[in-house]
Order: sequence, then structure tokens, then C-alpha cells
Amino acid sequence: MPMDVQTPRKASGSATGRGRKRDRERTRQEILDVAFQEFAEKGLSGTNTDVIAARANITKRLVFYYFNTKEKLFTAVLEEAYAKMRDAERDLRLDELEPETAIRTLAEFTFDFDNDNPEFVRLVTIENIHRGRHLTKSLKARAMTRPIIAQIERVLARGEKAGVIRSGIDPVELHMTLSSLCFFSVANRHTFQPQFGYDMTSKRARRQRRTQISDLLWLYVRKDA
Amino acid sequence: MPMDVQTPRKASGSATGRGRKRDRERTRQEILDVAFQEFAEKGLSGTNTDVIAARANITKRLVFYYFNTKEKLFTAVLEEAYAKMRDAERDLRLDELEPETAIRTLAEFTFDFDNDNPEFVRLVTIENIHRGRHLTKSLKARAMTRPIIAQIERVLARGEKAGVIRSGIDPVELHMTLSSLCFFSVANRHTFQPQFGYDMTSKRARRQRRTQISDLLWLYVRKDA
DNA sequence: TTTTTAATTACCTTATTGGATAATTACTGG
DNA sequence: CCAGTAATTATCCAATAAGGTAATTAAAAA
Repeated sequence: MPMDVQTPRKASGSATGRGRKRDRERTRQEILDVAFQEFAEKGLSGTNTDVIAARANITKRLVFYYFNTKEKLFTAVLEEAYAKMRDAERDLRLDELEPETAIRTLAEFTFDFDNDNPEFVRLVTIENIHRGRHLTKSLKARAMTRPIIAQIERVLARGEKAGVIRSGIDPVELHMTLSSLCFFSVANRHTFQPQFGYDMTSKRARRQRRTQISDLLWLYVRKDA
Repeated sequence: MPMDVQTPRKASGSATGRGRKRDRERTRQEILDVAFQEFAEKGLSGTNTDVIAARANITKRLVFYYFNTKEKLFTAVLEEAYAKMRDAERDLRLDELEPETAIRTLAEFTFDFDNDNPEFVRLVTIENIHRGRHLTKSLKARAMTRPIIAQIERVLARGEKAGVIRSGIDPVELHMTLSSLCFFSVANRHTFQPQFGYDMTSKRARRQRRTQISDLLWLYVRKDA
């Protein structure tokens, strides 16, 4: 059921009345923003390019003018979304924290990010349904993950040296464990809730889960007494 | 790109030549089986009912004759898939195992189930993209989960009494933690691999992850020395 | 056998939707 | 201020696909 398709840009905010200033970057970005929402909401085949155009107050032709195909638009949306997350990760500055705090900060950050950005989680989920074929093709993917893995590596090394973290932990494995726990709490809430009566969106459940995951992650890496 | 749509049932296996015996249950089941594969592969909007019909060697009309709408067919597929998993869970017989073995068996079972049934994982993922609206409507969902939660509860109680498991563990929370870890390793492998260079499908990685999860789960519930 | 019921098919209809063609018009550099 | 470039629109199209109508035929009941 497509929503009502408005005519392009009549009274659009800052515009001059009929048609606004031509601005390549702005138009491109508006398409990306709307497409992000639409793809996250409806998936790849579920998304209608007409609707994207309408919501961005432009003609459909423009969408293809800038992105050529629906798939390429999806790829661009995906890349931008990942880039935002990796940027946020980079600002974490785990190196300045003592090991336990660093691990817990990482856990809480990841949990908060996923919970605050369910559209991002949905987008990643959708990309997995498509077997990651867009991300694989794009392949700036690998480079982007290096910083976070490197940060984790350094925390583990410091903690080991300080005698508070056990040895032999694979930073990628750690990251996967953490991602699993955080991602699931957002991605699978809709099937989990009706089955187990556990509403993961409530403030209380969310805080509890956040603590739980932080504890679990620390338990996983810390050196036993 | 729909695959070539064959004409209905000409040389179909056990048939008599032109058209086979009319069998309500068999036809229904064949539709369900094909639909399961198609939905798991292509999602709800990505699936074409023409293709389902062709692969089941029947006319499209029959699909609607038995299931009325595509959505209802999807719901039926989903219900059957869940039922199968819950059945397998029921056969676990955790009550006959000592606490640590029971926890590890549960962990390994869940891991194996998800890894052996990626189509199931995909189907659940797709249902989450649709915000669980089919499962919610069906609502035999809740009843089906009771057995596994009850089993976990009993294991925890026994372990507590025996002094090997700590108190205060919520069985649903435990189940969620385990599901997260296992589900992610299948559901998100396609975005994880190109980003982190970690191939979760290899025999070695799979065995390692399985052990890892079992250890982590036990670490999570066991009573500290 | 005949009648009835229900499984099955052939064919149709209408809405949707990626993407294409071609004209237009707003900026920009000279 | 004018010409060229590039952003933008209006319009079209062919393929797809969910679901419907009505006839047909296999099996069960009588």
C-alpha cells in the first residue's frame, strides 16, 4: 500500500515558491535520507522508488539520475549507515580508560547504538537477507572495521599486562559476542516478545539488559581470581 | 527475475501420466514446503506466488484456494517452522542430565539447530522485519515456548540446590542470551564476514564458536568458587 | 451408475513499478 | 547577457504479480 504520492516540491520549506535552488549535494543527500528510512522500513523489494521520490519532493527520474538503479541506491544507503557507526566507534577513546571501564564502555556503547538506531539494525538485517551482496561489492567495508578491532586489541593487551584480563582472547570473537547480544535485543524483539512475553522496549528491561551484557562481557574477559 | 514457470504437473513422479491423484493434504503440504523455501530465500514481498505454484506443479489458483492470501500462507509457513523447532526442543530431555551437562547440551543444541537450519533463521529474521505481525496474530506462539522455559527453570533450580549454579537467573534472560549468540552466527554472517574476515561457515570456525558459546553460557550461570 | 462435492485448471483483470525518452529550465563561466 | 552544461520535470512503457471468474473433472456418496 504506497502512501499518497505528492506532486514534487511546491511549498518546500526554504524554497522560493515554485522549485527551489538547484543543489546537487543537497538533493543527493535528501534522496539518501529518505531512502534510508524507506529501505529500513520496507526492505529492498518492498521499497518503491516512486515513494522515495515523492517523499524527497522530486521526480522519480532524479533518483535514477543520481543512483542509476535501486540496488545501487541501497548500496549507497548501506555504506553511509555503516560509516556513521564506525565514526561513532572511533570517538570512543577506549585507550584513555582503564581495562574494565573500557570493556564496559564498549559494551554499553554498542548496546546503546543498536537500541537507539533500530533503523540501522533493520538495514543490516535486510542486507543479510540479501546475503551481503551489496556490502561485499562495495568493499570499503573491511577498512572501516580496522579501527574498532585495533582499539579492542589494545585494551586486551593493556588488561593482560595489568593482570586483570586473561590471555588468548580473539578481539574479533569478542566483538562478535558483543554484537550478537546487542543486535539481537533489537533485531529479534518482534518475535521474541510474543513468544516469551518479554518486552525489550521498556525502559526497565532495556536498562537491565544493558547491565547484563556489560557484566557478561566483563565476566568473559576478566582474569579469574 | 522469476525463474521459468513450468506448466503444471505433467511428468510428476508418482502420477498416472496426466494429473495425479487428488489429495488435499498432500497438495497443501507441498505448497507449504515450497513456500517455506521461497519465503526464506526471497522474503515476503520478494516471493512470487506464481513461482510457488510452478515449483509445486500446480496452478496459482490452488495456492489461494488453500491459503487465501500470500500473507496467510506466510503465517502458515512460519507456524510450521516454529512448531518443528519447539518439537526438537522438547526432545532434549534436560531433566535427565546433571546441571552443567544440561546447560552445555542446551547451548550446543541451540547452536546446532540454528546452524543446521539457516532457512529457519532467515524466516524468523524476515518475520522480524515485518515487526512480527504474523506471529502476533497467530498467537499459539506463547504456548509453544512454555516447555523450553520450564525445562530451563528446572535445570536452574536443580543446579542451585546442588550448589553449582548461582541464584537469581531469569530463565527467559538466559534463553535470550543463548539465542542471541547462536542466531547471530547464522543471521549476520553475510555482513560480518566481509567486514571482519571471519568466515563463520568453515568447519573450524563453527566448532570453535560452538565451544565458545557453551563455555560462555556456563560461565554465566555457574556459581563462583 | 448417477449425483454431488470438492480439487483443479484455464484465463482474465487491474494495480504496481523499475527504468527509459525527451523536453525543459536553472545556474555558471565567458 | 548569452551559451553551454547540468539539474529537473513530464510522460511513457513493458513486465510483473496478487487475486478473481468460471468452467472442468476426479473422487466420494447415494
